[in-house]
Amino acid sequence: MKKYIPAEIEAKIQGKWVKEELYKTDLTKPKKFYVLAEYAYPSGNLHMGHWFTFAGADIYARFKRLQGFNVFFPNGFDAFGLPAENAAIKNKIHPEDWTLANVEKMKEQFGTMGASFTFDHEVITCLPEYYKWNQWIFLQMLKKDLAYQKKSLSNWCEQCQTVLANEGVEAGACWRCGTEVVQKEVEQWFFKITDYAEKLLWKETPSVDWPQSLRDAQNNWIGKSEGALIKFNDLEVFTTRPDTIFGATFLVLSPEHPKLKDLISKQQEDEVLKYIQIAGTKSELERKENKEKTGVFTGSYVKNPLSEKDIPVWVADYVLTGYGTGAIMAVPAHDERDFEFAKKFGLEIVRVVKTDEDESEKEEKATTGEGIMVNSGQYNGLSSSEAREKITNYLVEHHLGSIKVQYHLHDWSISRQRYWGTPIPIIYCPDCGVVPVPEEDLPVKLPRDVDYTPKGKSPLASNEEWINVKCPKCKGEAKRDADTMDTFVDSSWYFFRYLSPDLENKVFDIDLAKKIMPVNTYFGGAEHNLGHTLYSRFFTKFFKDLGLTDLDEYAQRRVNHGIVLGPDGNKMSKSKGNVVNPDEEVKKYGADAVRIHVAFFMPYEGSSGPWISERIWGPFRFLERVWNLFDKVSDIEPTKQDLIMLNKIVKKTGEDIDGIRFNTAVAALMEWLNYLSHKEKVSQYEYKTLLILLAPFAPHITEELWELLGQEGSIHNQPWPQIEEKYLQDEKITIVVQVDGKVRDNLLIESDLVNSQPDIEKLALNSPRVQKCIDSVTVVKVIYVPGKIINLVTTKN
RNA sequence: GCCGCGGUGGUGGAAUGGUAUACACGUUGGACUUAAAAUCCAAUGGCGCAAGUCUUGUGGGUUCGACUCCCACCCGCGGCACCA
Repeated sequence: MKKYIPAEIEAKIQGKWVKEELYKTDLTKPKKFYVLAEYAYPSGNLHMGHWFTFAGADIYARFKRLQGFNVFFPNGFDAFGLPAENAAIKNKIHPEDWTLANVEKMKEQFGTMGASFTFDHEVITCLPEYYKWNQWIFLQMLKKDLAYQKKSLSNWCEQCQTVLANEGVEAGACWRCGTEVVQKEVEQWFFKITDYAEKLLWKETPSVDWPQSLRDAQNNWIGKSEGALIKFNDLEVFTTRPDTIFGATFLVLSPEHPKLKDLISKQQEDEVLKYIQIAGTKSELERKENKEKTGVFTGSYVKNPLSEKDIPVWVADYVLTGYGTGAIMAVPAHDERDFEFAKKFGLEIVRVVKTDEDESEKEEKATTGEGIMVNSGQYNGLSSSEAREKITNYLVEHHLGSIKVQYHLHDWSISRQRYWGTPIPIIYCPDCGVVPVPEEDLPVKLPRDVDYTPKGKSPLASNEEWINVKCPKCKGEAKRDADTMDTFVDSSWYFFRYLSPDLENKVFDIDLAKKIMPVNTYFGGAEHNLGHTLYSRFFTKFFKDLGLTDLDEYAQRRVNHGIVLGPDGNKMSKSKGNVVNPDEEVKKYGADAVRIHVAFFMPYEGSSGPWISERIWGPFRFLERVWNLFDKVSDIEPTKQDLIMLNKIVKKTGEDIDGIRFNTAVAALMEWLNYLSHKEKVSQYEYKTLLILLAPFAPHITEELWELLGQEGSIHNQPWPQIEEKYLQDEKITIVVQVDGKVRDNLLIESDLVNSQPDIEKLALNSPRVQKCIDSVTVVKVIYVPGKIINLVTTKN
């Protein structure tokens, strides 16, 4: 046998696959299985993260194919976005040219992974064939009142010169460039995702298999809380604790509250206006960092509808404009923030709930738990939950309030003041107002010729020919919307478009989607827990309401893969200089060894671990030994013991790949190789089976060896080996003997003795090592777990 | 602060309540070699010559038996956070 040199075989094998169109998709065949990996942004550089995602998904897809499924494993590109503009400005190349060149470059890089996806259903989101349908979806949203325009304070990144969605703000900074986010008043388009808040909430036992951590994070983000709206004169507040209303000793408005100006007394005017002004100049980050309470009395009072006391109205920036009504009833005895505020400004504190923790702590802090009502008129003596219900009912009956479900989730702002994205299909006419572009005029094509250097205004406005149009209604002079859509719009439905990327008259093929959707398994990163995966769930539910699909969820199972860290254990980053380039790893060790390392070096799902390049010698040596084992293959029959081993490994490998436990699947294969290596000769049957089990992980070497064995066709079209039940039972079984729970001996027994406890007991008691232990004590109890363990429980004489 | 995940050899990591440390990396010794690399064989949690004994973040509990279940705590990672 020649030497194992990956470089010599991998390119050859990859060429063969392409030539034979081994992974070409045929969606008409039965037994579909849709494997999806988050499509990549075409940066021009395939990094370790891409490699990790796609190698993992590919191992799984190849396994499913061997199991006989008609696997659909498409790939494409998330091709709109800011980096194209930045690169274009820097390199003086048009974003379109830069992007499309990168797409080609990355396809080549993807090729060296030896992955089994094809681009024959490819989606490239920057092409009009695709973004036309973003625009169409926008128009459907508009029709259903789910798209609306609002001038509002928005998250603004100075660096990127654009608005960011709430999900795009990380710790007060831009997710893309890390610049501090400021609030800026901008006219924006929004998708009303809040209408779907309830539907987007995960139930305790969901119908699909998505990670707990993701579901919790999304539910948290949606942030449902049930409470009441209560009127104090004509000021409305939201509270989750109407039971504590007798303890509401003042009201607090946010500095931006619309009714604030009407409440300011002459006396307080200067102070309040100054406060509002200062609050307005504080950035979001400053407000959040400085948690010291500040505020001013407005000079007005309102009546507490239940206690009927007049209580003062204050303004303070600890009350947020964007949540509830932007005004609160302050209950200092039972809310920590209100308590802190009342202490600082000497406001009245009235306890209305007596809790367990009360006695020792009553003066020092607020008590937020449930308890028994006091100081609450006719509600005294009730439990706080009873009082909550009764007081709410009272308020509703007397038109003083209403039941309210409040969500933390905000509507999704989709306007971006940038060039490289989907134009928003809206026209502004001086006479007709906001006019949607008629569907038959789609797509609104993105013009090539614009000034896309950032100036704080939308670059599209710089192209006179494009921006000026005739109004579709009155045919008068009008202007287009110059903003483009958030690229998360693109990625919210690309998996539907994969089915029929060339379809011209429909957003996607509805009948085909019935057959192929949902995605069976979706591989991606946990960084999309709150963005992409939430938006795409929203789109799916919207599509359902449009009658395009009957699915509630688009993916049956979601796998959040782990994170590959640099060799120093830190996140890979250019600035830390710890970036590992997968191309170089492939050159050094071969794609197969790198794939096995990906599968083996840590649990694939949910973990994180450092990539230590030298350790790939392990997987490499493993493959080399598989290669060299070829010389031991002979025309012999496997023994029964061989078959027992084989069946055990087939079972383990299959179950582990199915459960995305790639590391233990590889370990099982290594274990088996060790077993086979110790033999003089290895049967064809064992070797062929080993190659098939290994094929999802190391597709090249197994294909080559399959050919060298003189086998017909590709190994990747073989059936996954069937398990023979009769070989799963060993002839001899080891029973562990314990005395008082401590291991003292092993018994090797014939398997037919397994259920005969007296025999095993006798054997155990006969063991010299056991006898030594029970010499001076009495065995009072024997526990026997068939096939596993026998435990002798003793007592001192 | 709240939510989620985790803490096991020198390292990455295995273990349906039933032999803790599979598999791999590393290390050490040996074979081969003029030599080195590569390869192959062996050893490898701690203490002990050994019989043994101790060991899964800490402390309790349940159990014949706990890495696994329960309670309290400590530490790390990720997310959210003045959300009323």
